[in-house]
Amino acid sequence: MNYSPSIIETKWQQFWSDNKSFEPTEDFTKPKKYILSMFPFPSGRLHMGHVRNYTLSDAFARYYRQNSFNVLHPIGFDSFGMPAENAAIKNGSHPKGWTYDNIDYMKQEFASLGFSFSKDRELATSDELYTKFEQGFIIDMYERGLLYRKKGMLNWCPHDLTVLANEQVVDGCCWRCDTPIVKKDMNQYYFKITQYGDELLEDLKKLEGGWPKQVLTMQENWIGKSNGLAFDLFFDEESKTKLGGEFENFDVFTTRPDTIYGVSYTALAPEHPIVSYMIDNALLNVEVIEQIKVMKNSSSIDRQKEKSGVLLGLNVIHPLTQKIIPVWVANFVLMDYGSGAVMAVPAHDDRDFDFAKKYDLPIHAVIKPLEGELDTSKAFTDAGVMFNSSSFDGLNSKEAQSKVIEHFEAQKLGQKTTNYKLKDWGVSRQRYWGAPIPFVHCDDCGLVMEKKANLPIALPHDVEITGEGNPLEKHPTWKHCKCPQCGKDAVRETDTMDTFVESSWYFLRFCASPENWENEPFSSEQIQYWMGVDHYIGGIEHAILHLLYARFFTKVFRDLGYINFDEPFDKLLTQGMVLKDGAKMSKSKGNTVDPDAIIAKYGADTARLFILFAAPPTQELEWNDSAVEGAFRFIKRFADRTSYANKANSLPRINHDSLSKPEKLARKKVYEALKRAREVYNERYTFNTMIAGVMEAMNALGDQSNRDVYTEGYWILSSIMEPIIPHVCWEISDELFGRKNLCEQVILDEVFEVDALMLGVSVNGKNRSTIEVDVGLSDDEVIEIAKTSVEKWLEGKEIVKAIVVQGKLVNLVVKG
RNA sequence: GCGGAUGUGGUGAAAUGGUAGACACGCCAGACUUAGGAUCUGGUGCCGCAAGGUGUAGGAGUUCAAGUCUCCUCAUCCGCACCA
Repeated sequence: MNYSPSIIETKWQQFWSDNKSFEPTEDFTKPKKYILSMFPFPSGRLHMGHVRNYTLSDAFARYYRQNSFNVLHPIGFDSFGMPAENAAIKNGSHPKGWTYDNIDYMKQEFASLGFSFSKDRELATSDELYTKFEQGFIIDMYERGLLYRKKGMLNWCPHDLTVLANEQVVDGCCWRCDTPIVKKDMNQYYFKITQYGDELLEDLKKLEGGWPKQVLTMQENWIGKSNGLAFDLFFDEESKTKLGGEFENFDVFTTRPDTIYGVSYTALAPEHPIVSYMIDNALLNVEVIEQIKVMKNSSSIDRQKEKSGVLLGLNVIHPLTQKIIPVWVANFVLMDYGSGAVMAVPAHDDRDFDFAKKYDLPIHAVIKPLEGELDTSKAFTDAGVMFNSSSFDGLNSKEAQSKVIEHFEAQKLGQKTTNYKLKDWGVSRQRYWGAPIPFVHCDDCGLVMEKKANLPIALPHDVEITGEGNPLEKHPTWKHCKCPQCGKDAVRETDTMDTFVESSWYFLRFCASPENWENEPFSSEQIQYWMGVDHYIGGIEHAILHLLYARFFTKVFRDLGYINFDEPFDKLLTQGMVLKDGAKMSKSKGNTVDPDAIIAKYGADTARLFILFAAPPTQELEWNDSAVEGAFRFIKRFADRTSYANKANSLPRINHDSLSKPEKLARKKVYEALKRAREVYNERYTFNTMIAGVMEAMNALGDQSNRDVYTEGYWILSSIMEPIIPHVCWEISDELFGRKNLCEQVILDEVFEVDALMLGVSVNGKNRSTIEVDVGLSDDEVIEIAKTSVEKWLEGKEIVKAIVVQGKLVNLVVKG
């Protein structure tokens, strides 16, 4: 066959499109596979990371289709988001036009790569229909108390008049206009993800085995559960008076209750309400206020550089010793963890130690090592034995923790507490190109939900995107509406949602039959059948946020009664990055490779083959132009050598015993490749070794000239390779076999039966020779043959032991 | 600092405790050719003419047998990072 990729690929892409070859059926009695790649943001063009991602999912999808599964392999576009607005600012384009133009282009790129996506289920999250149902869910969540509005400290650019995400703040300045950002207290909407913190943590266990360990650990750390003691520290009388009776005490949290007798000061976050009160009521002198302001306004990076603090002139009483303890404000205390206040034990905490050294504060050691002397030149943070701790002296510090907590609880001084690093998910963005948050502000009724019947609350088209301020806020009419409750004039919420909201439920939407898309987000019958996602494939960069949010939504939807399972993604495959010259491909480095150019030069099959062959999917993939050539040459050879095979309607019958050695070997290699392929799809995902197996089989086929063996080889190999290089395989299969071989293949055991075995012979574990022995010899007979092959190394030695590993090797253990 | 991963030829990599380097790229030699960035054949871890020796970051251990299991050290990468 003369290999001409552009002709073959166009032909079969047309065929697949005309025949709707990749639509799932609605027959829910069939076994199913839901294969999903993380959908892309429509940035304009595909990059190699996308190609890798979708080539992987396509391989799974095609494999399971061959094996008679009902396969759902959908694609969509995560199409809301800032880049559309940035493009608008830069080029004067409209975000919507820009987005949908990009989608059209990328769809055509998908087609040119031969990806077997279901076309009927394509969607973009910026479609109004998608927004409609999403806003419905938001209302449900609000009714359940899972969405709330509160003030929060946000990064604010005073020039662009907008909130910035943390990653948009570069060196404390706005990434676009370089204006120093300020912290601004603003009303924001939050999802109460912390309510699910424990379940999100616990259910990670259900994902073990299906998800990479690394991702599970990252999520575990992100949730950051820690157990400890929370208790109140009460002010002395003088301090209470100073605070005008407004505050009696504050709350602190510690994971080291065993160090309680070592407390020598306490510290509040600069944002702590007590501190704010003192500033507001002029209870601190000007210099102190100035220092606190500096702490508050410095970026989190600066705050980490050096510890600093200032005395408030307040004292609290130690709950157990009744000693007086000074209260500091310290920049290392974070307001958004625990209660924003800590007890400080410099002897046993690195941070407290650094701070105490800097301000020359007393250091009281209360834990000593189990063995050896206590080194007082630094904090001793390991477990040890308590001393200077009253009745707790001599206790092991680990066991003592629960004893101290019990004591606090018995005396009603404090209680056992669990804290999480996980914070509620702030979802409002002061942006245009996102899903509007469906609320209305009414002077009389307050914050009111929209009626579901009024959804979607769609974006206005006539907006001016300048990058300054919120275009919805500035729009002359959009925000004015009637209160859904009382009917009076009211104002719409102009914040839009974080785009992570859309990607938190798109995998459910794909389960819905397109016929019902208008009427409902999805039906429980469809969800029941298709979920969970059997293989979810995407970049490791989504290990935390997207995957955590999607898990959260799944649990919320379960509790809202929409679905009845806990976890959305059964198996997760995180692909490695695509590199060139050892670095991540990026425009700024100028080391990108354009998929379109590769397809134009070599065809889609070459791109797909190279990407799967060059490295296992989870590893980084180094782009290599000459290896791409190699992939192309393999396909060409694969196509050329079809001339050695016969046309056939079924597998040729071959009498294995009558074959020559090379013929037998070729059959064995072919069936080994088939075995390997099964393993790869089912458990290992190492497509590179699978392809290597096919190459070996090809090489072995070339070492013999039996046309029947060749035909059988092509019947099987073109079936195995179809998920990887579909166009050329369909062409081959069509020409030789009328496409009858693109189905499940049966492994013939007869080809693995051999009459002679090659065994390695080693002496004391060192490989010395190779022997060929007949099958069926006893171990003793094999050992005898092995001995004669390594006489040289046995001379003057005594054989102490001989180990025969069936079919592999003989190890002779000698002495002397 | 905490957590995770990785470390094998010139390169990408393979090896499910059992003959390390499969498969490919590159390179070398040869064949065919007006030509070759096509195709085919052979070779290719390192040292050595060879016999042979040696070799999976380094060190120890378990085992008849370790790239693989255990412990320590080093290096690189990733994530989180003053989380009390």
